[in-house]
Amino acid sequence: MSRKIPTNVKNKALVLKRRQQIFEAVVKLFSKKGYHRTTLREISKESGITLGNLYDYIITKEDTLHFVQEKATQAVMSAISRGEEGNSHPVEKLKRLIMSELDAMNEYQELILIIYQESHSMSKELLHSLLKSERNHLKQFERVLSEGIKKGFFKPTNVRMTANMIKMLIDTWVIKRWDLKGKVTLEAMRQGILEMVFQGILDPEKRGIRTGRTEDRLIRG
Amino acid sequence: MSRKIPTNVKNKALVLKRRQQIFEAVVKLFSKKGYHRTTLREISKESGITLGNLYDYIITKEDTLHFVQEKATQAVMSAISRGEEGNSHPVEKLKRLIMSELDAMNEYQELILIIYQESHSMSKELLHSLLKSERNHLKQFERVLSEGIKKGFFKPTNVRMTANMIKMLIDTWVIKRWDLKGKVTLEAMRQGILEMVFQGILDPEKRGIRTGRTEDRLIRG
Amino acid sequence: MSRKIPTNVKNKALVLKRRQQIFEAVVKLFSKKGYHRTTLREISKESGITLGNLYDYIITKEDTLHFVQEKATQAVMSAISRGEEGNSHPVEKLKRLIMSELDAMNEYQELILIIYQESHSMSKELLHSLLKSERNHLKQFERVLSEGIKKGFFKPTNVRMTANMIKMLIDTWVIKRWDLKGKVTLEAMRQGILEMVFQGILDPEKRGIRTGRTEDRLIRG
Amino acid sequence: MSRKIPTNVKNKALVLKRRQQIFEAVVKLFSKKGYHRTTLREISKESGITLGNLYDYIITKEDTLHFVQEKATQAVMSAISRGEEGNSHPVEKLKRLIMSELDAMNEYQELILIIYQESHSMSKELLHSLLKSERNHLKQFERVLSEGIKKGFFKPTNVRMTANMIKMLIDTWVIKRWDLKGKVTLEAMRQGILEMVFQGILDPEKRGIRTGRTEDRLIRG
DNA sequence: GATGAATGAGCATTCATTCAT
DNA sequence: AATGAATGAATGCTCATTCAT
Repeated sequence: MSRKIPTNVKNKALVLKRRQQIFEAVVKLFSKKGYHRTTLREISKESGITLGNLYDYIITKEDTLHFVQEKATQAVMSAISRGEEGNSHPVEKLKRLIMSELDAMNEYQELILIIYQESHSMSKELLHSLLKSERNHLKQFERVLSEGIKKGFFKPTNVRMTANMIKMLIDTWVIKRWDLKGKVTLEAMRQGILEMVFQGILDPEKRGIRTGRTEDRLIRG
Repeated sequence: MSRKIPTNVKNKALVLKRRQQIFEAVVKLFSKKGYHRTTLREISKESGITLGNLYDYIITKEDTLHFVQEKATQAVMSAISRGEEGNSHPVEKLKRLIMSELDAMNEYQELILIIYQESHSMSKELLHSLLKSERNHLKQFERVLSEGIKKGFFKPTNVRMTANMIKMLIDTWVIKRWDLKGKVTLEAMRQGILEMVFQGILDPEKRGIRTGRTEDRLIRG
Repeated sequence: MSRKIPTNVKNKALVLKRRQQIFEAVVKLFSKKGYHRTTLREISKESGITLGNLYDYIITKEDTLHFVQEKATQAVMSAISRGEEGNSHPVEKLKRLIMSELDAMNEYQELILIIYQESHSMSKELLHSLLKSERNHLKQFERVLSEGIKKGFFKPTNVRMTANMIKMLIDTWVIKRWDLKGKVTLEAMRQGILEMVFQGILDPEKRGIRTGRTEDRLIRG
Repeated sequence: MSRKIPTNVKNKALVLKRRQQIFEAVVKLFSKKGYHRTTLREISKESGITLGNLYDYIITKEDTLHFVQEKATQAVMSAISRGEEGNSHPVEKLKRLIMSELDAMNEYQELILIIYQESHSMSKELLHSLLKSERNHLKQFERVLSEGIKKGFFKPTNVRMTANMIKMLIDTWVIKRWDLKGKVTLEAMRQGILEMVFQGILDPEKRGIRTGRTEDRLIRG
């Protein structure tokens, strides 16, 4: 899926280990100061790998961003496949997808945030690979949505748009962390997303009364 | 609301004009290459203001980001106040708020995107002022939501969370532009957001049948 | 004596007035921050003359140093001529010279200090004119010394060297101001210099005893 | 005594070597053009150390001045301690002090001159450390003077003032170099200072005749 | 494989000087 | 004569990258 960064180091295990060190250092530093304001000297110090040695495992500074994107992709992908296990009901399927995605988001907050903020620090190639992975990701949602629509559980909508909206609702947990921290629990967020997605915010009692109601007219714009 | 950047230039009109030039150049450049990769020489060239002269209107490079944040804040603020005009029904109010916000987003896409991506390029001060403005912004939504809940139109929820979610749905239009461009119209997006917010994605026919349905149980988690 | 700085301004009186303003501003600023760290903008502000207008009275920044040097020269020159008034006894003459020089030093401390410290900020030409003036100055001392030696009042010495030494003793008051301030009065300094120059530091009682004394031998080295 | 300038270079010997190179380059350049007019690019070229590499050995341009001040201090300090060797007679002691100081001055002319001229280019900290070292230095003289006065060899005077005057006489050799070069030898200067300090300039024959003489009255002021 | 010193292009910022009004 | 905005070369400093050991 993603370009392999070449190295002259023969010992494969060592390469993995060092790159893991770099990855961890980089997540910490990028979270704090962003990509551009982080120095390779700082990465060297934080990772415990000498400046020169660092360059045995990367070719260019951008490769460190690549590591981040790679891990983020992996993480989310695996989360999704977890949420996918053969489940025939579309509502249940979507619900699972949302929940496991939110869990992944929660676990990899820092990575996600970095990806969000540094996308324009990426080379065309890296950005392209990021977007491709994102697209793949959204397809999961689209598949479930399409199925649900076909089976008549979901309203017919533009699935691409809806998938993106659902994804954004999940991302809220990370993107708006600064505003939600201490005010909303993960559990509440989960519930909130599910309710918004499946029912909207209107009170069911009022919504029950079907014809000629103000809000129905209002919503249709 | 935001710190005034000092200048030695006496002619107030000129200051405004030049800063507008700088602002426009900067939006263009930051959109393309991001803040850090944009040079003051480039800003100079793009704005048509000599390098030295530039510094009669800014103190430091970061001031250009300040201009962006300031305009973005202004734009959204005015959009909101437009959407606020005395309207007694909460549903209608929220709908208007969402619509005018989306319009503002659409109009100032580039600015919003820059703000999203460069927040960690900002100094503590500037970031603080950004977040304060954002919080203010969310309060508008919270007010309407609270009112709607009190009057029984909306389900009781954590309004801070819900406000953030709604805001994120609106931001979808800008953040996911890369994926939606050419596939979804602004009108469709508007409709999509309103439906999601007020009704969720479930098909009304199915939802109508109230008790014991799978999806109802599913949603409640 | 010194190169005239050209100006396009016709009104002679105005030129003098403005240059006086510049001079005063410059002395204040150079004393505090030195020549190089003083900006023309600062000179403009301090003198109350607009930046552009400043350049109607100077050609280049260095001209401001020229003003300082000019005034310093004038000041010391006039002091000297005051001390010179027809006085036949060399000892008395030298004493007067020293005293009036010290008074001038005291009065124009700031100027002298600036000249001392900024000599290497001067162009070859300006430095040359400074040194010429200094040389002239020393000649005054040398004349008196030579006369005193010829008449047998002073020991025969290299008058150039001795003149320089006496000048340095006088400069002590300015150069070592930071160490003497509050500890030594001008009157004490005056006395100290005269005693050093005419008698040295040895105790007269001991010195009185002429032959075979330790210190006599010691001094001859 | 003086703040250590930090470096990331591990090899201590290399640090010393490179700083010595920088020091030598800087002395040469500052002597010619002064601190402010000397560029880091020039220092780089003169020292043979690349611009970037230079910054592995200094933090800021001012550090180069620090090197100069440090060396000057060291030089003079060691000169003094040389001149101090257990010697009981105050006259002899002072004489030695003067002589070794003059030798040090002579050896480190350039340094001393730079220090004299660039004191106002120094940061508050560096200037403070310079003055502290100067003060220490003067104390040497003051100690000897006090002892000599107590033992009755020297006239009672304000020792701080006298120490400063003697120091200035020694500095003459460096400060007035431009006027003395080729006219006065170091040996003559040495002799001249000693005579001035211990005997003054009056002719001993005349001075011998004690009471009621013109010059005696004149000197007393 | 690892070390850490060296390289040099690149950047933000300053400031003496000019010039249209 | 005066004003003050404009100019742009120059400077201190940073940092990704290389390479000898």
